[in-house]
Amino acid sequence: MQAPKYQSLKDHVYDYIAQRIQDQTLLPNQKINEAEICKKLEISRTPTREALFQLTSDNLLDYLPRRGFTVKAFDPKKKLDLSLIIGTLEGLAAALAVEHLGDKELGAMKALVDKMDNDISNHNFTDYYKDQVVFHKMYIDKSNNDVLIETLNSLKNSFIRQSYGSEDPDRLMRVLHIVNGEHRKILDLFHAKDKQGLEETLKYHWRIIDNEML
Amino acid sequence: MQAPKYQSLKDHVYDYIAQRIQDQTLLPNQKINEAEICKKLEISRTPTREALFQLTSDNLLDYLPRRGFTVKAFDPKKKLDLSLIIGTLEGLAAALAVEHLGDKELGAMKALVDKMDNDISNHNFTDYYKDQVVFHKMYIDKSNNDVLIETLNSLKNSFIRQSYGSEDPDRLMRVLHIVNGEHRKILDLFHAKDKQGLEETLKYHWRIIDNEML
DNA sequence: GCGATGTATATTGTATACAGAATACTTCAC
DNA sequence: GTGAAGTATTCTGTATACAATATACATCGC
Repeated sequence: MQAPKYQSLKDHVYDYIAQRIQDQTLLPNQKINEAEICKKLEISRTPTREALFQLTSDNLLDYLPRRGFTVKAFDPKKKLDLSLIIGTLEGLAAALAVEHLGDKELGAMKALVDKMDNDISNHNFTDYYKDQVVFHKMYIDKSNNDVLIETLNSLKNSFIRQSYGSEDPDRLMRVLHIVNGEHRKILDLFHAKDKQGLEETLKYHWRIIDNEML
Repeated sequence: MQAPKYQSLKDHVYDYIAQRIQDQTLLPNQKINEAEICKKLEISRTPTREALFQLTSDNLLDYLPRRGFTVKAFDPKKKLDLSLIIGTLEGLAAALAVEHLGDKELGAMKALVDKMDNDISNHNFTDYYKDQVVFHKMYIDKSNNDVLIETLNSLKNSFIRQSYGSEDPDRLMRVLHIVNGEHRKILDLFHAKDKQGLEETLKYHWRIIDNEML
């Protein structure tokens, strides 16, 4: 056995599959071949299956008894459904966070929005993506509701899989500038402590995910 | 091996543990003993561990690498946090359902509210509990958002564990009558197609769960 | 008695074996 | 050639074995 890069082989498999789904090596509805994974990672079936079942619980795979695992398909309707749930919970998180956000956090968020504008203009979509995650995490973490933090995390994970850039980059640029405009608006609403405005704005902020991004 | 009451042994273990958590045989923070379960159910460790990992993903257990599984503790703060999330998503479900609820469903809901009043007065809390589940399921199922249906299901499962009745039944009766009053109000709001009213009412409808029920 | 050290025991993580079910592949009748 | 029937192969579910780690227990010095 080699150096223990991972705490457990199960986690190794988990990350490996999740990665493969994200980078489209594994396509929706495709069947998972246990033996293949075992051979690739040079491990046995036990940790592999444990990871597979966990991925199923986390909504990345489907499982049919006696016929194995397949990559979960996320059709447009499901993405839209999910974006509405995420948006609603983001709205809740924001409303809760209003009381706990200080100048420090608001300043950091402002810096992020500015940086994201640059990212987008420079077609630096990978950086944009990361910054955007941090931006939202900023206030979610201040919601003082651990269950909410965890729930949002899990929901977002379940469909963060398609990377952008597959389409026309100029079109993507225009769309993301609009999205970042919303980020700016969200920041203003935080300054104004406008809970209802935040809920309304965030509820539909994620609809874009459906086609353009992630 | 005996008659296959369960499709797989893994599912058997899953249900067994979930049950034991609900009926308080397994208490919060208590350590899970793999070997004990295996012996009790006369099966091997492989399906047992698979179930254990799944229960962890489903938030019923905690897992620490190299030191096993424990029953997840749900302190009052976490329950309150969760009730707010459930309430918010119930509000979303209700708002979405408004357009799809016909006289048939509204009639059935009315019947349920009346029946629940009887259940409560007769200290028939088990029936009340079941009816209440159906009442809420009624409109959730009409939200036309499968992801939401599944998410709510999973969130509710994660803390439906303590049964009521441990306290003074007369106090419980009074509290549940108030809760059922809210059910009646919710029904009125559906008739009025008042989405905002539904969202507001449902958001805090579940706070009671914290102490009194479930 | 109290804490440190070493040893025994139990528990966890992983590999492997094997039976039964599902799937793929042949063969054959028509 | 097409479809049914039977056989071979692969894959899934479960049991078991074993090494590595963690925990419990006992011993010893102070």
